[in-house]
Amino acid sequence: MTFFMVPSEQLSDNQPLHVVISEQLKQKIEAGEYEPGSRLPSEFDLGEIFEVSRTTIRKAIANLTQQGLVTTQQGKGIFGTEQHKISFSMSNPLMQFDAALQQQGYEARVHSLRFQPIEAPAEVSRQLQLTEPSATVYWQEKIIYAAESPIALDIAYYPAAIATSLTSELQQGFTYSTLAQGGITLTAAAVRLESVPATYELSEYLAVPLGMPLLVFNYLAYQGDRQPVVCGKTLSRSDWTCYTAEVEVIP
Amino acid sequence: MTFFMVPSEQLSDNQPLHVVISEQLKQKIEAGEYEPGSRLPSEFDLGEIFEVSRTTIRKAIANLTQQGLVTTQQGKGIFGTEQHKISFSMSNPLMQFDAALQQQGYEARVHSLRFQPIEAPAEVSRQLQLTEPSATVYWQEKIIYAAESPIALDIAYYPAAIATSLTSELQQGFTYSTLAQGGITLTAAAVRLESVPATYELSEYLAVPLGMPLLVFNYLAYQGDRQPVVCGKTLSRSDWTCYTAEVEVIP
DNA sequence: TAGTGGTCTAGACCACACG
DNA sequence: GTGTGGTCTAGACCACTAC
Repeated sequence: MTFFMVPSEQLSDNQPLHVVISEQLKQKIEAGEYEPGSRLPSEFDLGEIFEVSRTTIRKAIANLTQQGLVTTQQGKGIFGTEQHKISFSMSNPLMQFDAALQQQGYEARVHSLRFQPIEAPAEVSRQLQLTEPSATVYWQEKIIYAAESPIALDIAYYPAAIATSLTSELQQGFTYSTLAQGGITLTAAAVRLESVPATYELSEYLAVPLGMPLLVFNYLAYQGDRQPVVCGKTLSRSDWTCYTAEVEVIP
Repeated sequence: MTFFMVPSEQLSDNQPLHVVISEQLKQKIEAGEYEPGSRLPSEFDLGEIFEVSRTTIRKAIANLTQQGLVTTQQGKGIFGTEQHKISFSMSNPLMQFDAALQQQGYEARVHSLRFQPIEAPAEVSRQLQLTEPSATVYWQEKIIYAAESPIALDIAYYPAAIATSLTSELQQGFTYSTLAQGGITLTAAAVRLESVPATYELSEYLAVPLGMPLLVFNYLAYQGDRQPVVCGKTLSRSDWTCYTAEVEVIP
């Protein structure tokens, strides 16, 4: 169907075979010779095409997987990855995940993993400005789906007073909507964005390969005059999400 | 020196050997049994300890590398990763990389890779609001170092008028400082934060393993009344950098 | 049943670091 | 030279998917 140039690459000298092969495949993918979602030749066939062992082909495919260019499915094959990108405004932190998703044409859904009281970890206690050292907070973990794909894991901590008055609601819906319906209006938030590679646990929750980049949106939201309402983090698949902001530059 | 539990893990049934091994090593690393920066046993020794082949050990180490827990150095060994984290405020976009670095105790330095006129790519032309379809812009790429480690690659595009008046300066220093010294005061910016896995090219520039998460800070900065001055992106090592913001929630 | 990717082995050779 | 990680091979068996 298509030709593969086996030797004769410009800078491929001194490069390991698996790099030469993965870079050649990458070119083909980016040139559109493999449509997103379509199947590449099998590992066995690639081994014959490039005249190398299956081990080397597997290393080349691993390189592509790590770069987010292909995904593998046991028993089925190797497939080019399909691209999505949902943008969230930082001006309305995490809070309007649902609105942002719907606005961009995705069906939004949440799945609650846990919602339970625990003794506040030190860092949470500090952020929520709890006076008692070992006060109780509510610990929530939930997965956010868009179009039936898991795209984010949200971990949040609520002061007991807020959580108990909204127990059933918080377990079902999105944070912002639920708080608003409960009469709590957020006024400000301190946020921090970073990125981490997926651990095994996270890679299973979010259906991504080990090590795939995740965006971490750390937030601490306030109501009224700097009264903490919730803190936590949203870990989202970086292939699905980005965050936008308009900033005024202060000299 | 330390014991390794070979079989007998709670949930390790049905898990591949390389996962069991990498998770055990991960526990030891996170428990502090291997100090950051210290050397782990060699692949050969680990193979004897866990009684598996070197291939399986190498896969386990690859798992840890992808999670940013260890780094390998040919001829030397396997080392626990040392942690850094420099935070940048989104309120003063990229512009004060140097100030932020110095404030946090790092020596900042830039290395210019290129600074040359090119025909504006379509996306750049749109962002900079160029009237001519194929106007000339200046294309700059530079690497930002902190404490002698490369931590970010910045790719920027300047309108010709601005670039020509600051040619020599822009090649040497940080964007924000240079523009300010040239009498250009930034007033606002539109930014977008995302994350991507490192390609081969990027992994060489930034001295990270293939696939490591990079933070991408896309920016479009204005002076005066919405007059575009520069657009581009800063790709930074996610193990060194994070972005912070204070946001007011608009109902 | 056939084809696919996932795991694992035993062994070879190379490139690099260090004493 | 010795020890380290990096590359590569040939071959085996398993788990999953599809027909």
